[in-house]
Amino acid sequence: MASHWLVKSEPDTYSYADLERDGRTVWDGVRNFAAASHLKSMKIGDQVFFYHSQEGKDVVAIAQVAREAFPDASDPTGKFVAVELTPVRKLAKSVTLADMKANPALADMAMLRQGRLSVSPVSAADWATILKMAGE
DNA sequence: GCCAACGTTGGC
DNA sequence: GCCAACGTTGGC
Repeated sequence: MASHWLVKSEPDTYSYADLERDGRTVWDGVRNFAAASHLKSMKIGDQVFFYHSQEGKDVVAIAQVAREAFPDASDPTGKFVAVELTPVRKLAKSVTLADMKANPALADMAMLRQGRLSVSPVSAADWATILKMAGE
């Protein structure tokens, strides 16, 4: 059974437009155990909301897991892992953090409860709610 | 194994 | 640019 996730990226560093341009990217640099354990749980084909932090602060698109967790080559300690993502599509309209906070149905979302978590799980219900908010 | 200090992230 | 939240590190 496929799961859903949300990843954050600062668009100045790596935006969804960059992912579309590249076609595929290694999602590395995660240095947080909670986030890393979520990366390890990702399966090929799982869909992932792509959230822009700092600039925009909104969910802009959907990506997909193309390669499951493998050692993060950029991590000298070898403790952390990376996955590979491919773009799926942009949302009809982005869903802002303010919109998500304002929706009581999303109050239990991991990313809202723990703002700094850079990779978090999204329940099937929350996934559907956010898609609806995006006009899909 | 606990806890204080420190660093980083991200919203405002 | 500031500040709060939280995870990690290191000393004891």
